[in-house]
This record gives sequence, structure tokens and C-alpha cells, in this order.
Amino acid sequence: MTTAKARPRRSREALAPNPAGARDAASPGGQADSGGGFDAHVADIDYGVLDSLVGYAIRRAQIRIYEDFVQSLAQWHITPPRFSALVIVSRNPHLKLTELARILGIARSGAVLLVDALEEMKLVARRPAPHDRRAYSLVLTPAGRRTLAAATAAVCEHDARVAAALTPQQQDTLRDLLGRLAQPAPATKPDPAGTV
Amino acid sequence: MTTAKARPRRSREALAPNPAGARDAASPGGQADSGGGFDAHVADIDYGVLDSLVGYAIRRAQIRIYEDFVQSLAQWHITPPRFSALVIVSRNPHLKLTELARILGIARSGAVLLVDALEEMKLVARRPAPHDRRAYSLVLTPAGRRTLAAATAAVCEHDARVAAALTPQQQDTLRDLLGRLAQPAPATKPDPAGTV
DNA sequence: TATTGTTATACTCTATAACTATA
DNA sequence: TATAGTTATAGAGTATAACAATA
Repeated sequence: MTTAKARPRRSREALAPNPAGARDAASPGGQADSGGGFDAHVADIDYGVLDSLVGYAIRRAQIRIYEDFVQSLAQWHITPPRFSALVIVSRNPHLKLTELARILGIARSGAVLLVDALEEMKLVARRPAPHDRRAYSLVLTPAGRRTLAAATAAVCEHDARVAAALTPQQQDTLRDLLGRLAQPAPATKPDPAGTV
Repeated sequence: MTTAKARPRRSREALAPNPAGARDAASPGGQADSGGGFDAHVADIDYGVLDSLVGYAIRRAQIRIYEDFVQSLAQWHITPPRFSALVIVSRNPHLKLTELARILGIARSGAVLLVDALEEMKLVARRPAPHDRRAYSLVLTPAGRRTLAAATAAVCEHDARVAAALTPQQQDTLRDLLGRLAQPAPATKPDPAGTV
């Protein structure tokens, strides 16, 4: 019988693209299906506009870097968001959960889960906040400091490896250009006669 | 009673960072909690190594661009992966689902869901493949072509807006540098007598 | 009344594995 | 036996909304 053809296709996600959920999920990768990593340019395929978009170029690079990052820190069970959190807590001790959430750009509930995991891994500790009995003061444990040191070394190696295709000067240029893109952008509307 | 303090913290995600799932989820954003968008650099916060990593610079830029992209295409319910799929199918008609999956770097099952959504939106159609009764041949519908045209215009506007912080020449430079990063990398082990 | 941490719930996206029809 | 599409299931990550304790 018709393998797939004549089958009512129900609406799994259908028409609800952005109401919530993960905003990106940038990285396909070593899944069993599609061979190994991600091919930015499959032979004989016309990518149309995609090849001219700055956004797509960034996406491609991010996918590749993400894969390498995850592999590099797999042994410590440290993912990108966890690494960021560890670094931030390390350099800015005694942050409250709410502050950490804002810095990382995630919801408070997400910060709770993130810190839960880090605390279970014995890398971060919740300590009572000095003058506010509602809040916590986040700090790294001794083990957290050791692990972060090792992980940081691994991340730097990883970053150097990935960026090895560029000269140090080009890397600086790249960081500079990317930094400008990350700016909030002057205004949403071109605005005929001046600024907002 | 102790609001949060004395409560057994169970392991939601605990120690299972990478076995599967979305690889990135790059984008925090307009959530009710953390004010508005993502602040790449919160005042008075020390970002440590993060500021020196090419990977983190890319991530920051990607978050910002992703937010703008989603907003730009919200009216059509077209997300980044959907847009990519439309462009690929448009420029390379008669692809099979498996081929689309490989090009997009996702699992076949993911391609099915993606095409399901696009088909329900009447933008893409599954047609019987000429010489293989198992396979489908993907094509854009007339509505798909019209919508893609409009969406493409919106995406180009979006990209131009986001990249407006750079001169055209800098944009070229950026695309070029990013393109090199996206390369598979010469080898995991170069290094006859050197680093590592 | 506002804020902090928390929990419950839901949604997106993706992956793995098994299954059916066909090659 | 291998491949194309599909389905079921699971998991990570995030968001929203409501709640208790505290400010």
C-alpha cells in the first residue's frame, strides 16, 4: 500500500512558530542519520540568497563552533551555557540568581535550573545573601574553581583550533566586526529626520 | 518557612549535557522576565575569557540577529529553518526529503516535520518522485513562490538592517572570515612536532 | 505592592530507534 | 540487504504564569 502517500498528515507544530520555546537551536551535527558533521556547502546545491546573508554566514560558523565546543567540554559535562555561567560567577562573585539570569539573557526560571545543575555537580554553591533573606549569593566551590580552570584551558584550545583558519590579526578584526553587530542597533525605524 | 533554602533539590537535567537534544538554542530575548532584549555587555560585569573568545563573539551576534530575524518574518510564520528550507527547495527543485535533511544538516525525521509544516502552510508540495515510488519530489507551490519572494525581501531588509553597523566592505570581510571558520578544519590532529 | 527564588506547565527543536513500503 | 518516508519517544533548552517568603 501507499507507503506514506495516502496518510492524513496531522498538525504537530503547524502554525505556531514563535510563541515560545527555544529561539534557535543552531546546531545539527553528528546525528546517526546525516553522516557526520554539518556540510556548510553541499556539492551541486544552490544556496540562493542564503550565501549573501551575513546572518546565514554567522549561523554556519556558529554551528561548526558549537559542535567543537561541546566535544571539547564533554568530559566535564559542561555545555556552553554552563561554561558562561561558571565564568560569570567566577569573575563576579555573590551575584543573585536574578542578576545571573539577566546577564545570561535567560528567564529566572532558567537560571534556577542552570544553577541547580551546577550545584549538583558541586561546582557552584548558593550562599545566603547578606542583607536579603530572600536571595542567594552565588559562589564557586573550590572544585568549581579547579574545574573552571581546566575547562577554560580546554575552551581556549578549542577556540584557538577553530579560529586557526584565521591569522591573529584577522581574529581581532572578526571579533571587532561581530562586536558591532551585537550592539542594540540605533533604532528600529530608519527615521527620516533624525533619531527617534 | 525557609523560602527556598531547605528544600531537596532534585535532578531535573543534572548530569546529562550532550547525549541529544537541541545543540544550541542561541537566543534569549524578549522574555517577560529579563526586561527586553539581550544585553551583550551588562554594566559593571566582568566577562572574563568570554570577551576574548571568537566563539562567544559569534554567539552574541547570533543571538541579536536571530531575534531580529524572527520578528521580521513573524507575520508569515516563517522561522529560520523554514526559510532555509524554502530557499533550498526553491533553488533546487525535486529534492528528496533525505537530501533536504542532509543539506540542512538535520535528521530525516526532522525534515519530515519541517516539510509537514510547510505543506500545511501550502508553501511546499510533495510530489511523487519519477523513478522511485518510495520517495517524494519536493517543490514549491505557486503560493510558496509568492510567499518566499516576500519573505526573501523581508529577510534582506532584516539582514541589511542588522549589518548596517558595518560598511559594505566590512560586511564582505565579515562574510569572508566567517566562511573560513565554517570550513571543516584541515584536520583534528595536524601537529607533527608542535602544539597540543 | 514589588521582588526573589521556585515550581508547574507547555512549547520548539532535535535525535534515536523501530517500522512499512519499496529498491 | 539497503533505502525513503514515517512514527513514536525522549531529551535539552527556554518561556510563561502562579506561588510563598521576604522586602
